[in-house]
Amino acid sequence: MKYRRSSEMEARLADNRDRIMRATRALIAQGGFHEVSISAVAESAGLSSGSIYRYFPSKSELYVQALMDAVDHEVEILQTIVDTNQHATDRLHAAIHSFVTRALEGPHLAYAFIAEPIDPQVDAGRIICRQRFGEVFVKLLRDGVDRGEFPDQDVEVSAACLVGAFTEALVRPVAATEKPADKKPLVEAISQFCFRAVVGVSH
Amino acid sequence: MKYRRSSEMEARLADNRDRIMRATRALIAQGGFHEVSISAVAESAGLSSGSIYRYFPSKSELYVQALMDAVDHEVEILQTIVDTNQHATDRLHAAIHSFVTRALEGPHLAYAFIAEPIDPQVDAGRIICRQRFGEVFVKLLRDGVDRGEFPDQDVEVSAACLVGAFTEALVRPVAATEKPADKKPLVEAISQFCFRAVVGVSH
Amino acid sequence: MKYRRSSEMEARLADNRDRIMRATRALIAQGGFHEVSISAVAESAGLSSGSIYRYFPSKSELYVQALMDAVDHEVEILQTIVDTNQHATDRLHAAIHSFVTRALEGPHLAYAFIAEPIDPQVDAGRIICRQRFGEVFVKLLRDGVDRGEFPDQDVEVSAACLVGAFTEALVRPVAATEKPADKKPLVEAISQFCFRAVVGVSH
Amino acid sequence: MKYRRSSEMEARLADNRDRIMRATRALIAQGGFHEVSISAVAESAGLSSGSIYRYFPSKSELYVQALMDAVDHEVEILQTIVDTNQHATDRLHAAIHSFVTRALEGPHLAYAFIAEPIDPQVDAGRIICRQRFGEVFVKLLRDGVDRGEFPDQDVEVSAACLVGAFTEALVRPVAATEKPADKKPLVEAISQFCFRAVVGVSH
DNA sequence: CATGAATGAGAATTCATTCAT
DNA sequence: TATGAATGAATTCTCATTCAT
Repeated sequence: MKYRRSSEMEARLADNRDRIMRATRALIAQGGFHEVSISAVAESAGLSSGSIYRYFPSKSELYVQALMDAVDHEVEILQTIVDTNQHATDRLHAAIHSFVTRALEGPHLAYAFIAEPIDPQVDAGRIICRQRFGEVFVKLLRDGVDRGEFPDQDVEVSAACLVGAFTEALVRPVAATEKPADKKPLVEAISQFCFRAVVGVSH
Repeated sequence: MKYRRSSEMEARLADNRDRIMRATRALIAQGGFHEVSISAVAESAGLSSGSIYRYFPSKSELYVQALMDAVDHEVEILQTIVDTNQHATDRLHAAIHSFVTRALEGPHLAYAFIAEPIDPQVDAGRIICRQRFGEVFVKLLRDGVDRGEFPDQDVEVSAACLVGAFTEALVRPVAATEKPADKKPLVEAISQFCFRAVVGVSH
Repeated sequence: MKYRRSSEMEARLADNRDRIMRATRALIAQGGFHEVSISAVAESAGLSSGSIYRYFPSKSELYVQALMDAVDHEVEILQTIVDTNQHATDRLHAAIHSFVTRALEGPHLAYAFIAEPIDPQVDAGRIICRQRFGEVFVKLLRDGVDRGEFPDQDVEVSAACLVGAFTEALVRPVAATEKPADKKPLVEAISQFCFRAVVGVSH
Repeated sequence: MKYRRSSEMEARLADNRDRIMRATRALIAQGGFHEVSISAVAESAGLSSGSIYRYFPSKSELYVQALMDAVDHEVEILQTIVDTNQHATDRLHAAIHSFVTRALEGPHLAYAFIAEPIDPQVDAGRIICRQRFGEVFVKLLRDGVDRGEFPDQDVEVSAACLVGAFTEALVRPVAATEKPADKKPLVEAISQFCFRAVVGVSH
């Protein structure tokens, strides 16, 4: 007679997986991929290293999942903005602002998805992440071009460049030892740049 | 009691250092940071691994130096373009084209300087590299704004975003398994994006 | 205070133990000792890994028991042959044929009992297994020598050598990647060899 | 200017490789494959674990090499016996005696080459080892059959069975806790068995 | 100065065994 | 009694760095 898995246990399982993910994200945010050793994750999650493997088949998979989850969340937020009924220019402005502002909060994590190839599996995950981000903007750009709000352009490349330019918002704070007290001017300047790049005129 | 180094010996030392640098750059260009093991560099440079340490105190330092050198070279090329007497718009266009085109040739190498944190020391080197690239564009942008060719903007941030957008030209080919047969359209689209971002209108 | 075990419960216990044994044998037969992980056995038996430990104190014990059971079965078959009233030569021939043919069916399983030391406990079990096989042949050989059908010989050693020679029938197919289409010639040649070794002339 | 590798250093290198091999053989002889962990080998050889990898690319390769070396040595000895001008029967007798006697000295080591599959690479090595032993006897048997000294038989299978029967000489002492004071009767009995198996009559 | 053998601290992964539920 | 999540020791292999020759 099999014992029914109590909902309590299910909760613990889900909780553990969650703790592992959170620990992974936290470590990436702290110091990048290098901080993410299985034992570091385990300790940070309050589990043994062996237990990590009950939830993730390999370190690569864990890393990819962490990226995916983070990206999913960001993409969802962008999607919400893009799916409104406003003018394309306004949506673009809002999306850029949101992305850049949020990215500045956890620069390492968002940054991780453009990093140097580490592993074929991780790489494959990264390509997918980039595509997801790209797709949101591609859709918005195409919409704007169709409505005549944006000049004609290769929307795929533009979307990629947007993401590329955004990363600067991530890379700079990551690199800079001093943290800027006020991020608003930076956000604003980046937004202006991107807006101009797409629309051809300032907002 | 110090003996005066013979110029012959100095030449050999300089030659060895050069060979190590070239080997390092070549390895980064081939396969990224992962290919750069001390022994691989040593073999490629025709020296022993122990000898590397006579010229560089650590692997990090070697890596940073290699990036610096590569960046110096690129910056020099950009500088030449920026220092001409043409219109700022033309110089901008030329600089963008040059940068993107060259980056596409050795994606790994140019890419390496924005890659994920590997090591605090390497990171510090990367900041400097980014600044150098940035400075060239800052100068050009300021010039353009002063002449009234470009709209007013935070030239520091714009320069950084340019570099960030360029990155996409590097990251995409590195990530993508299939190599695009013709890079011209990609270069052109990126150039358009960047030009618009700075100037506010298409070229 | 001990409660008397209901016969129903006893039946279930016996059933579980049996299922575990069968699963273990099946796994050994499939891929050798390497396939026998507690969790693999548990899954194959439809139980949890923890439950295995209610029936067997350790993996070694389980493995030994599985070998014992398998050997018991084979020994029983040989015993039946040996206990008939035929000439010793005929019984020898039949026993050899039976042993080799059966061994070729499940080479991994029969093979396991001569395999490399894995564990002192398993090793001890193996000694017993070998002795059991040996005893059947010892009895037959002694009988044949007594009747004057076989030449005088150290029957203990001869029995051991027989088993040793048989193992070749097991080891070869296990080692060889290509499976022989027709096993009959092999069985026949092995039988001839063994028969000659005991009887001194061909059958 | 490259420094010439001193013959002293060459000697040390060869010595190290040798020490590793000896340590490996000793460990196999002591307790089988299981005792052969890289760290155990390293410690036993008086080196660091990392150093093992300067001489052997992997544990499998090390193990295979150890087997090969041991087998080569044994095969050479057998070859010498087989290549003499005596009668096939005499050579057979001598070869059997030699093999069995020597095997009894280091039962685990010689035994290791028939062990259960551990690893495809090791397995491949084992097949080759078995073939080498087999070939020596095949040659001798064929010679004997051609001369009419031995009855007609499948020499390939007979050779394999011989080796199989020999292994018993290894397995028994390995298994038995008590070491027989006098090995001569055992050697003699095994020889008799094998001789009869091939020749059809006692020696 | 140059060499490259040696070091040894990690890192990822596996799995028998335990024990709270 | 049955479960299976959790443990954690053990193992193989890598590579920056050192140092005797």
